[in-house]
Amino acid sequence: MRATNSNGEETEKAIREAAVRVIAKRGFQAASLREIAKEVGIRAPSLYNYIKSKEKLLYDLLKVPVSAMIADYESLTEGVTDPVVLLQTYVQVHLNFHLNYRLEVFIGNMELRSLSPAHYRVIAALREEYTGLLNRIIDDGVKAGVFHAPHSRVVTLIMLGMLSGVCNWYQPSGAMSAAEMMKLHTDMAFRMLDARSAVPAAKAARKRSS
Amino acid sequence: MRATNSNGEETEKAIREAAVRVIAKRGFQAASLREIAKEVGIRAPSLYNYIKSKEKLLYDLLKVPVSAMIADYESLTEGVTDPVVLLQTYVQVHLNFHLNYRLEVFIGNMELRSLSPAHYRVIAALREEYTGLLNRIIDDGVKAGVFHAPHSRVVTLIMLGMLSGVCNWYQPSGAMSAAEMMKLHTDMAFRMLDARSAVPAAKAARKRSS
Amino acid sequence: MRATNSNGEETEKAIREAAVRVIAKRGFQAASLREIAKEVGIRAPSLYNYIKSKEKLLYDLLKVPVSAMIADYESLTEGVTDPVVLLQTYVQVHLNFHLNYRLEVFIGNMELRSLSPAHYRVIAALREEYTGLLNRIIDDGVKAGVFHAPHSRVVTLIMLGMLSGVCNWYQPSGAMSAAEMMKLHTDMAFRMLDARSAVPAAKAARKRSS
Amino acid sequence: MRATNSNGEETEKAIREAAVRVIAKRGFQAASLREIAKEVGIRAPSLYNYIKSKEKLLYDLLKVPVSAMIADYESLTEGVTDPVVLLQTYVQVHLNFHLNYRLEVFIGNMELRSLSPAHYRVIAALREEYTGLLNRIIDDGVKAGVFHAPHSRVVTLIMLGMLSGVCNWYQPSGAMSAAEMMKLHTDMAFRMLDARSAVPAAKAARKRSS
DNA sequence: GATGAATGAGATTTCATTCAT
DNA sequence: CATGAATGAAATCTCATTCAT
Repeated sequence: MRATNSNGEETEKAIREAAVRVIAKRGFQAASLREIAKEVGIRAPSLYNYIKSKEKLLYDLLKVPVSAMIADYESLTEGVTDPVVLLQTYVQVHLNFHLNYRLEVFIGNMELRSLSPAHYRVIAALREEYTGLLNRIIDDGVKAGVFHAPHSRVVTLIMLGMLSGVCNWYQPSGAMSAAEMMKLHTDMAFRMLDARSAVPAAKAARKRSS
Repeated sequence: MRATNSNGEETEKAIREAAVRVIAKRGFQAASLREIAKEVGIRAPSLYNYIKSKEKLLYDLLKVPVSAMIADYESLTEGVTDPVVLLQTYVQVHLNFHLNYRLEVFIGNMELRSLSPAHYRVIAALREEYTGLLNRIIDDGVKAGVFHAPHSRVVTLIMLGMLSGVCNWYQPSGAMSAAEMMKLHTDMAFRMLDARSAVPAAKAARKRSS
Repeated sequence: MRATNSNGEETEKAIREAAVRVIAKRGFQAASLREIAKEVGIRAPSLYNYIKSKEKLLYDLLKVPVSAMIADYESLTEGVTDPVVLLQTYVQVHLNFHLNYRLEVFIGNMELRSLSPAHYRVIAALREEYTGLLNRIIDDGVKAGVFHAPHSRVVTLIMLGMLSGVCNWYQPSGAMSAAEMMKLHTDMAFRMLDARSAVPAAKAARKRSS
Repeated sequence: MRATNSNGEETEKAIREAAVRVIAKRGFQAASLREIAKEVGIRAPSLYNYIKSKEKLLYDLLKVPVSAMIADYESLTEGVTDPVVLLQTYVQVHLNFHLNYRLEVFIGNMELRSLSPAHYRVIAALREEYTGLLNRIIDDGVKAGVFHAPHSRVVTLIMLGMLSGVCNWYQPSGAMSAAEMMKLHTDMAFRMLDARSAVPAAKAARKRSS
């Protein structure tokens, strides 16, 4: 039952998609509103019917992926306590976003500095929260004896580096499927924690069938 | 032993250092020559006694670290064929640069797109060469049975992500020393290749004492 | 019937007129967009709502007069073959522009070198075409025995020099009327071709009354 | 008996020649001291050992040709009163300079506006003096009945246009020799004054042999 | 006599943004 | 909702010129 104003909504979506493409290609500072508008098929001043400012547009773009990853992870792990399953889920959520929203994530890693101080604090806090989720998984796993990692905070950061690099080079048209990518990254995560015996695939299967 | 307080070589070095700082802080596009000049203590037009253009300055800055990493690795591994030692050396060189030239490396990962097409090709080729070095190490190790990795190309890229993330967050003033960082990353690399029995430290020691 | 006092077309015309004045006064390189904008009553960046670049502005300014002179001459001489009438028409068209569009023509003679290579080729070709028109008139007149000139190409160039100098010094407020100027230049042209008996005025009158 | 300081004199001459070339090619404003210095083989600041300023350099360059033309004409016509011979001499001097010092003259016609007001007045006065010489020749010839021209002032300017255009297109490598150019321009000048019976060549020969 | 270093002035141009229509 | 017109701010870069060496 969409009314005639669906046009406006479509335009708003088109603007965000164009903004992601252009900012990913040029960087936030070098991305001009004119170019974004051109991709949408309107003139630059018309953007202001949809956005408040260029910086606010960036803020909105950056807020979505990290918020969504946190939400996805939390909804998928409600009541779950097994560190092995939690890690597997974390990687799954992370990879899902880094493959399917590659450019959004890419921007999120690059353009934090272009935010206003106030907006920066919000996004940085969300990212820290997201990092903390993995840190806790690792801590719990180490305590439980299934993971082996000294300096869990640093290992968390290193693992996030490992899990995030994909947004710099992945091409959906490449040789490896998304499923394979997810499997490979999951294996690497468990290897980094020396969690061989965890047999994550089996556990995950068990959980799903329950 | 010039009497004046303006020395061309010193100024040139100061410009490069200031450029690295400012570009790392703001991004290349947002880094203004005025700000760089101000950090050096001169006026913006004076920069042109030392640089040909802003883009050429970036090119020069980006060329150094990747070239140096390649050169360091190659000089350290002359005649070496053991994949375990080679990997250890690679990680050592990589971390050395990512810790000691953190900002330079950071820029190198971010600002490729700001290069002119011709300069981009040069840097991209160097980076591909550097990636290829790790890829070959892994291939050889897999063939020799000491490493276990399917899809060595993808594992190479994932591992480089793991090894490079450090330039996003490392602070020399942090709790962990550079030596510890190097050790930890080396361990992680070997774990990712499931090379437990490699005992790299021992092997490296053996080589050095030969 | 717009209510605002800013009308795009008027502004565009004002810009071109101001540009002609300022460029004629200072030369293209020394003419700053700021000064042109000031004459129009806007700020320099606003010029870019109307022009693509300073060089393109010059190109547009230079293209008009020579194109118009060619078009005028051709439309006035359709079907005419008498060299005497043709020459008279050529001088008439030429003087008309050199008196009424003195500054435009002046710029056209001075600033060819400030064009980009591609634009230079276009204008140079038009000017050569315009020169060729006079050359052909002289050639035909010599063949017909009414003009006497050795080396018609060189005489063509010398005559164009004679006919064009006026844009360097003519002032509409001067003692001599435009009609007198035209008559004088026509006489001089016929004298240069030793075409005394041609009685051009009579011939022209005859043609018009036909 | 040139001493070792001939080097300095040579440099000064080289600077003037380079300046003429570069200014003729680019226009005064667009001609940079750097480019002039480069043609000489020195750096731009070294020019200031030879010139006072860029504008003064232009002034010196512009003063030479018109002064020399006046001087040449006056020394060649001392005691001469025959308007036919005087005109012939004027054209000869004029063409001599316009062919042999083509670029200098070209600059002189173009760059008056780039002079400071004070310098402009000096050069403009010289040019007016030079124009006056021709004007007087024509006046005297008309009075004597050998020339026929109404409005001698305007005819003077038109004739100077005719005689000067050559510096816009003449190439020494062209098909026509300097002597032929001079003859052709002389003929055109006499034709413009309807001075057929003047038989200038004969008169000139007579004068020389006297 | 020559120059490396420096600079103030100023050029063209891009950009995010505003506002009246 | 869209945009033509306008603009202040600011960017990179060139230039003539000065000065100490």
